[in-house]
Amino acid sequence: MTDQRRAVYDVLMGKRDHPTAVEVFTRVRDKIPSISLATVYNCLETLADCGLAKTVTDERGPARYCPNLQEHAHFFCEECGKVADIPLRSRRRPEDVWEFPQSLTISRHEVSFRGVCPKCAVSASTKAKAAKRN
Amino acid sequence: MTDQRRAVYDVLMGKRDHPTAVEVFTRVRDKIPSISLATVYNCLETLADCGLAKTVTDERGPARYCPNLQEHAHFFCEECGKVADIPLRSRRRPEDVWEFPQSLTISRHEVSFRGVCPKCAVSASTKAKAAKRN
DNA sequence: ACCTAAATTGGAATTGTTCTTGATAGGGAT
DNA sequence: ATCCCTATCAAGAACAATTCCAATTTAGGT
Repeated sequence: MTDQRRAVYDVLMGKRDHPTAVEVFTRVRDKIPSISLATVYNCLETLADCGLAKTVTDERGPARYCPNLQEHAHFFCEECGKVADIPLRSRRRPEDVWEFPQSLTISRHEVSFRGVCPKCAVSASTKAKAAKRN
Repeated sequence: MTDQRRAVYDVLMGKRDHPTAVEVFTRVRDKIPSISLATVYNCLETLADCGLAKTVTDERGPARYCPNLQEHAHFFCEECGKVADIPLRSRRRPEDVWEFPQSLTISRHEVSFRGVCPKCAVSASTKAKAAKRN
């Protein structure tokens, strides 16, 4: 565990908003101004390998990183881009919903939902009303 | 509907193995040698927008395309890279398993499983036995 | 047949990530 | 404390996938 790795980990834990590697980079530079982007990528990969963080991919966008170790899915707001954790219901498994044929050995899964978050839904309807008035 | 779009669609339907854009490109050139990769990307996007195909993302790898319009998840074999469709159980919904807080409006979801397919599991155990004999 | 908007091409540009090389540092043995 | 060994780091180049751009071609309606 080096200074760089600790700083990256602290950044991830400090503001749990699923930052991209570049966002982590700009935040961690407050602590270690000399750190390089490549090192941030390395540290994030190392943390992911150790199981201290998860890599979250939003379609073709940049990878995001999440320190939530619980089993969970992700919600991506199509308006504001925010990412939220969606917890698994207790005693439920993906196998309850999807039918796995034969003897597939599942090692991990990634579940992503897309839609509009409550905040954006409100501002959208406000905008629609404003447009109607004009 | 142009020749190019039809050719891309035919390729997708012809061999339903979740090809990447480049794989579609090489296949479709048998029919239209002058087609460009940019056009293949355009056509695939158009088909996806029309709901005739789905875009499948395997982490950071190239996007893959799937003409299966049923609701389904995907399984990626970590050994051979093959992609398989995983059907939804009847009358089941992702909401049965994940707990959505508040009034999120879900417009779509993408579910990916990773692991080892039966074929690779067999060849792995064969290899292990062979190693043991030596 | 003509016209217009849309589609196609080929190449350049962009984005996000990984690789390479040389410098640096930490930890154990001496 | 010093030496050595290995792992890590920094900087920038390289890379892969995709998108953008400008110029040409085409499809489909009149």
